[in-house]
Amino acid sequence: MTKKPGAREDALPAIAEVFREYGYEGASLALIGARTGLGKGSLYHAFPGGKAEMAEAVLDAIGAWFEEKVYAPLRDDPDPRAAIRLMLSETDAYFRSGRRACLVGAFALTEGRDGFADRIAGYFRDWREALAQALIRAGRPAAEADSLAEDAVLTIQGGLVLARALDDPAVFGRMLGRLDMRLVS
Amino acid sequence: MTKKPGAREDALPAIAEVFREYGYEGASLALIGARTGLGKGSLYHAFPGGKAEMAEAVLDAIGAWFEEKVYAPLRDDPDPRAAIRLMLSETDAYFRSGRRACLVGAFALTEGRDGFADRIAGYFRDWREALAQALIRAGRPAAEADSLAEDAVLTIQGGLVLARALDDPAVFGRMLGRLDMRLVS
DNA sequence: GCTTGTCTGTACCGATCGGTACAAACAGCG
DNA sequence: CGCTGTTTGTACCGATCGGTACAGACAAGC
Repeated sequence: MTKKPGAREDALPAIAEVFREYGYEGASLALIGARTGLGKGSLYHAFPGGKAEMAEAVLDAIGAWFEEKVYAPLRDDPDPRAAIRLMLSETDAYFRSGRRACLVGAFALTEGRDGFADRIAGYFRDWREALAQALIRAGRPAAEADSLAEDAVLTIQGGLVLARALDDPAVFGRMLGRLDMRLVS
Repeated sequence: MTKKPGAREDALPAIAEVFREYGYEGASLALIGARTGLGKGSLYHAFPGGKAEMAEAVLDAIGAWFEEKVYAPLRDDPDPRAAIRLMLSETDAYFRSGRRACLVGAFALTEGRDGFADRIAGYFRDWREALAQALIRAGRPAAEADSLAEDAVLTIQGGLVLARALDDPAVFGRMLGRLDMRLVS
């Protein structure tokens, strides 16, 4: 009885990248196998549920990363303005200054079915609410904070779409600059 | 020698809807056939280039629609503020107040290859530039107009993503309201 | 050494993919 | 009516899809 090491966790980043680039439908098992270096045997051993389970695991990992690195500071950091600045810089780093697509956004646009919808909605809802909380703690009125938070989350998504559509990562950087002015003036 | 009627044009809206909902990869010919009511024979007669030609035709049709209904007024309407308001209302109607996804945005996130990239980039570039021109004509400084226009285009895309992700069309309406304030204060 | 259970490569499955071939059905024109 | 060319349904193609079966390779415990 050998233990199962983090083979699953090791493969996740590569799998995520394939989903990111090709979307759920476009990410074939052949592609995933090639990028992870894993054969079908290993893949289905680590993810018995197949492609759907891989997507769920990837979405969970992304959600956990943002929860830890972004949402938690927004909620708990004693300096809310610093937490918002951290959010902007972590976002810039995570999306490689606009060169990387947002998997959650891509899934949101195409998929309708599956249990993915809940995770996707949760990801954005958590972000919006954590940011609104930080804005309130920074002294903004509640209504303004809600509006500002929703605008920020949606603006980041739009920045990713436009940067990729125009094939111009600078769009993403300019958008973050404007967000910084709006959020922590 | 019977003439070829607008069979191609007739089928385009239905095809566009399939691409919108399922993405390029997810839109199978079986699905397209079912939604258009056309068999493979008719489909390949109207679009000899197959799925790729269908996608190109759909993108061209969308581009032409926005050019006529939105970009041209932004550039030419003697009242630029009215043209911007028209843009917002046409956008709201076109995307069914957030219930409809943006095909161009969806393609932008997944595809990298193909000749689609040019059309996709052109669609957003034209929008951004036409809006910037209207803002300048409305009295904004050039730099501010460019920044505002890019922000507006990207915000609309983000609004579509978030509205769909949260399954809450109201997000789209709130976003348009904020845009109205920013653009035509 | 052998056993036991975890891994993994390979062959294979039915279904479906996008695309082609082609023969009927059809409309206009004489 | 034939004739001509367009439009369509249907059968079919090889390739690939996601997924399964399973026999070996492997590591740990005895």
